[in-house]
Amino acid sequence: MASDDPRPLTLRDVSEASGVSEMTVSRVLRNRGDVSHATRERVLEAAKTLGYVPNKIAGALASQRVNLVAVIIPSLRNMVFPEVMAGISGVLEDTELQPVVGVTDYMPEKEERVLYEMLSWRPSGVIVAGLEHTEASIAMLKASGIPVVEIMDTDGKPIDCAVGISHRRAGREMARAILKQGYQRIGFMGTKMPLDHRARKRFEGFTEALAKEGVEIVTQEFYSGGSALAKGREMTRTMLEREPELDFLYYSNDMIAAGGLMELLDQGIDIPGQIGIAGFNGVELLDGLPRQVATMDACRTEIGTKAAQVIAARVENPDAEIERIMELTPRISYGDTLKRR
Amino acid sequence: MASDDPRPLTLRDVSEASGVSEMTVSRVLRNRGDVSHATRERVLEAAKTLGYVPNKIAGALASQRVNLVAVIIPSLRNMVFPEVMAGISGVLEDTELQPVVGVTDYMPEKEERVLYEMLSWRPSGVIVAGLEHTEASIAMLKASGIPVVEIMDTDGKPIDCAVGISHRRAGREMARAILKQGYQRIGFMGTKMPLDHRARKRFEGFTEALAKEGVEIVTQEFYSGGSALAKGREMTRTMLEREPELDFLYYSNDMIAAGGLMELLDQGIDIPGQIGIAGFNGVELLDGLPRQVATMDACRTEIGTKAAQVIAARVENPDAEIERIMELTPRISYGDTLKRR
DNA sequence: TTGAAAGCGCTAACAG
DNA sequence: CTGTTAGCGCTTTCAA
Repeated sequence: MASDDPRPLTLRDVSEASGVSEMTVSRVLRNRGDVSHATRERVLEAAKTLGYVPNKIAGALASQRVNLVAVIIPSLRNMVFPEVMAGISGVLEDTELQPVVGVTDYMPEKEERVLYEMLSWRPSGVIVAGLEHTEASIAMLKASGIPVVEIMDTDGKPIDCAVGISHRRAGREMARAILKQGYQRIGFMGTKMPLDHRARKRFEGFTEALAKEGVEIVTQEFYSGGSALAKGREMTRTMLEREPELDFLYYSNDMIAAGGLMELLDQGIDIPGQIGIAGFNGVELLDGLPRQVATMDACRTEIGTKAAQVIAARVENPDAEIERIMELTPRISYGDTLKRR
Repeated sequence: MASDDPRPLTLRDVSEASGVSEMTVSRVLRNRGDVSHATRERVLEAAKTLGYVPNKIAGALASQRVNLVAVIIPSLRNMVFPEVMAGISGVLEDTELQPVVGVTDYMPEKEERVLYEMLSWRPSGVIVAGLEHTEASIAMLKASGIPVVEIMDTDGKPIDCAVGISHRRAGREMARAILKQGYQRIGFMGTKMPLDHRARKRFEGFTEALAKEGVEIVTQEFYSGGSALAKGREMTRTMLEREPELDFLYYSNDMIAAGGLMELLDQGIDIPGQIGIAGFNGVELLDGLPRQVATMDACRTEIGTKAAQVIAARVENPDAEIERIMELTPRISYGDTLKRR
């Protein structure tokens, strides 16, 4: 609370205070059409002293334009998504568009609800993580008639268009890199994946590429919830007790890989001589660790940037041709934990 | 893109498809007022098959109610804020209200812009980080006539009400705890603080409490940007080269403290015997480190929860009495790096 | 360069 | 229980 006047200011108030028609006030406030310098100043003055804040609800209804872009992601706690957001915001800041975030917690039904909620504000575009959605979600997106960019993943069929990396390929490439260094007895650790399709696809690609060389994962371990660092530690300990012969540990994300690194160092294990490790994501956060953990860049910021550019371009020119799948190329960073000397 | 029909569906379409008046359709879709079971079913059926998504823009304009809560925070990359968000979302999910996030990047002018932008959607309430705002921002918030909760900090005068902790007191308490363990030659590391008022207040409280015991910080170091872990490491190294006699390092956040820990361990320094360390925030993330770093809980989730509850309560009952300042109590966690045995 | 009229799609308020 | 009427605050369109 604050002001005693319960009624927010309207264009009419500014109109009356400045002695200029509502229409002209509207023009001034939106920088549209020609308005004489004098009138312009008078309006601006009045708006400022009154403290007028335009009502976008009314504006949007009248103009049938809403400069919002719905961005729907699984979580904000996973460092990946704030970085994607940063990419998106960076681009949209130079346009009229504004991102609005919705979080799904990796739950398809929640995604559906959030989507419904956001679409009911009639945004100019949608950026949504992943290619897997409920039927209803897909139907809504199709019916919305606005540009839809599915991000992060390109292994599948986009509703409209997609910007991301192939996680299957990422898994395969990591597998090849590991084998190439001569590692053979490989363990895998990751999240419980029923709903994290990208982690699942990486895993599939990984095992597939191993299989091609006649190698099978020796053992695996999954977690959910808790501190990723601590979980990485625990799982690593458990796994090594069970399978002391392991010579490589592949982690589905960098945080658990960091935990694993801690555990291995504690145990005095030679990295990468006795055991090599690798994670996924390329999070900058890990830079200060005792070893630079091998990882693979997920192109997070770039995905955000590209997705936002696509939306902005389509809003500008709805009839432009569209590229259905934009696949970026993640790079392996070998760090100090994958290269056997 | 998707559908060929450029015109989104309206209530009228559902009305026609179901043979029920727009008004009744509206009632069904909002679960308001009594509608016979039969009509209800017919409407729902029609809405579903058509794939109707209500237009909240129009709804909000007509009803003069917007179930949005603007949440304005400095950054999403600082783990603290996603956790606050989680607290907020948790509470708002049980209400009609929905959080909408705006990010300021710690810049007052950007905060002003974001605020203006968000207020123009006429939200039902505002949750904004910090007590320091531009004059214009304060004026806007006061004039908005909606509940405003300033979060994270209670050292100052809230516009409407505040939920947070006293960072000054937090700094003081950490100083006392450190002195009590017999540490005397203390170094400080943190972000460059011109715009991070909470870090600044902690620092002030810290030095103040030291001063009261006749102790002064031996040396200090500030950083900005980059990987916090790596920066913590670097600064620690630099600082120890400069002042080898230090016996305690106080870091303004847990990530740089973790980096410092890495460096100290690397150097084979006895923690907490030779040098003790402490950070701030209580981020769960650190659980798997080789030592549990001493820290102080910033009550992040709780702040989010409480702030959302306040907004929800005020939206329910605008005339309820308000508690201006809700100060939570952070607890020191000693971990393994502050207790001298 | 300015103004007047007519809605945007929905809901409050009131009748029936 | 259902329908009718009259806007919400702004912008589009057209006229002056």
